[in-house]
Amino acid sequence: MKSSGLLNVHPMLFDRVRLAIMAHLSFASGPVDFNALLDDLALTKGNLSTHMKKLEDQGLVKVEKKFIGRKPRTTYRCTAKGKKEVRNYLSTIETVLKASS
Amino acid sequence: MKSSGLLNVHPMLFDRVRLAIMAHLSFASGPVDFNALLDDLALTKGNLSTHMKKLEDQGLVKVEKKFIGRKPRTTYRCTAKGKKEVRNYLSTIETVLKASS
DNA sequence: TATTTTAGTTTGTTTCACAAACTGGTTTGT
DNA sequence: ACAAACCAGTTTGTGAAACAAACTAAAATA
Repeated sequence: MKSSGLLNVHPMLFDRVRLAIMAHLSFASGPVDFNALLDDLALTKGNLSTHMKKLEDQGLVKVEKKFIGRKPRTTYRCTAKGKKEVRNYLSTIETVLKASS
Repeated sequence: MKSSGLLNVHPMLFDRVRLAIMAHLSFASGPVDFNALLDDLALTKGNLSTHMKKLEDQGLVKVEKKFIGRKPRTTYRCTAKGKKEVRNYLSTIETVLKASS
């Protein structure tokens, strides 16, 4: 039994904050605000900002920036790839760990 | 919905290598050799050694060192706490992510 | 006796999560 | 009108952590 399927899981998801972000985004039907995530996950702005950039760089998330009136607003969506990776994460973890209960 | 249950998951398990190690150990009925892990997980010795020490420090794993004939042998077992944390990991992930499929 | 092999540990480098400090602009107070 | 406080996020510096290379120590082998 060489090297379990864990190695095939997307590395970005092996961080609790990013996994929580992805869970949030794939749960939501529409786009989610930067500030909503900030509040729900209780992070600092800088921390959230850098995590989002990484997720974006990997194509797991898509960013949308626009102005609402005179205020800037940043929202995020989970991409199809993002959803795929989340599903893969879950199914891999299940098969690897359920054997070992 | 404030801060998901992900924050209650043991931090040690949020590393793919350590999760793979814990899966291995909780799957095995008996103790597992250092070298068996080394081979199965395709790690360097140093890397495995430090991971095992951390798991040991957290009480997730118990180390046993003895001599087989004149050769040293190090083996590891998953502790009860270790098994508990692995179960908690899996169930938390499931509830957090299954909602969001 | 010297050399190789086995078993693991220690050390140094690099990567990464995080928060403090910053940028750019808006609203409020006086 | 001008300043102070505030909002929305980004950039930067630091401390921790993953990793592999180098090392230690002893045993087998030639």
